[in-house]
Amino acid sequence: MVRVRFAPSPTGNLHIGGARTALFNWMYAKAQGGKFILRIEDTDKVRSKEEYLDEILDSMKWLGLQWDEYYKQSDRFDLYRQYAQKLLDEGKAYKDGEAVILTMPLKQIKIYDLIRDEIVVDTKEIKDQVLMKSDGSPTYSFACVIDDALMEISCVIRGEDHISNTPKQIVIYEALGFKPPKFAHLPLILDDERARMSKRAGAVAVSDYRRQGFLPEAVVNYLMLLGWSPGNNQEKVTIATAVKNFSIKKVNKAGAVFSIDKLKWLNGQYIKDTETIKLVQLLEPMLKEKYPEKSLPDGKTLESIVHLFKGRMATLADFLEWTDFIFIDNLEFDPEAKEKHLAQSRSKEFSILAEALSKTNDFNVKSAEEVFRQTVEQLGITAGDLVHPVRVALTGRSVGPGLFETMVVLGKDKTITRLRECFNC
RNA sequence: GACCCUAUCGUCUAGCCCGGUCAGGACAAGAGCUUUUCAAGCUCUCGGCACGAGUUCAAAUCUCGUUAGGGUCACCA
Repeated sequence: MVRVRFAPSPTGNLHIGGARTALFNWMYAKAQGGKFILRIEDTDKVRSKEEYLDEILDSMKWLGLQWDEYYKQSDRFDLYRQYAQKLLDEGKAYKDGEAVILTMPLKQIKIYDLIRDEIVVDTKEIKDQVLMKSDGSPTYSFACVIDDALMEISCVIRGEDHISNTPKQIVIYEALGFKPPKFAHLPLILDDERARMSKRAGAVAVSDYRRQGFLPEAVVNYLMLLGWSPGNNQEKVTIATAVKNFSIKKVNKAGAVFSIDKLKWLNGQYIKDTETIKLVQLLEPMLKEKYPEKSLPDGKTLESIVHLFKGRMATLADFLEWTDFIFIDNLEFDPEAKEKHLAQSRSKEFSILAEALSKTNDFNVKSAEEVFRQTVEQLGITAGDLVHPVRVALTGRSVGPGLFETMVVLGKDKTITRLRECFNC
């Protein structure tokens, strides 16, 4: 029976690297019809926080990494104490004050690693290991070994930073009379400096990416591609397909630099392929949060707005940023856009256009364009001459979707008002 | 410093196990098409087997070494 576990410590938010470790464990379990266990390693009473636990659980669910069994090490302290006593009784460990320390036997330890093959370490490089701290709590390695053994974990899949813990833990397995599991040490996720990803490199918590408007499918997809590939040149891979093709032996050995650009691109792909209605559901609460005072447009209107921006946004946050002109009353102009397109007064053109638009009965993309083109012709200027100033007048920006779609989404009244008020006429 | 891990375009990677395809794809970058702008989309371009030996008719692929990067050396996990 394949049994794997993800064992986060609630001393911080779920890190993007931790999420990938969880994902690989999850995929490995699913690929082999095994069980995925979530074990909270909260033996450090001082640093563990309830809020971090909640955040980790939330992020796991958001990513879709449902677990089959759940344990908390803080519930199991008696167990660790019993095993410590056993080692004491057998003379394999000794006491130093209240602490229990394992005597390191001199020997060669062989780790069988599914990704790196055999790793051999001589225990002469390792000091005696503390098993129980003076305060009565177990050390990481001790609790980890007992739990992995008792929970019958068949393969420990974790980050490369644990390689040097592994021989120490194998010694503990042997002292306890347990059979060590298989191991698989994943390469680390690196920052731009090729060092292990840390907070100064930007967003590092899964919840940060969630807040920034990344879709869980895209995050999962991106993460699985760091150190693994389905091998068919595909970039957009659903988790179901990945599970079908997954093999831990095909995981890379070298660290992988995290690329926010590629994540954004992938996220954009997912957004494009997501049904508009679904996006509206995701965006609505975000809009409510951003504009608590406003009443949002009805579903149909919202849908047309989302539809208009769907193909161009990389994150949901982009939508919020780009559509502010629809929701705010006092437009803020991008200084550069204003300088470029509104430096010269267009009050005559704008008022003529506003007047013409006001006469349209059915204000839609087609009619707006017709009116616009007639006005331009009447004024003897080119469409381009007026398009850009009008866009800036309506949205505050020089870039955006098609002008006529933008007008319709803004609504007839606001379009006309903004044209008229632009130069205070 | 000691020990351990690693090394294909700027980045993520396919190929490596079972030597012989112009070393393939994606992101980024550059160019073009399209367009009222930007983005998207499509087409094209740029760009890589860290280095040195060895084995072999033949090495990205096997072996050794060098160099470089990373990780770990806690009564933190």
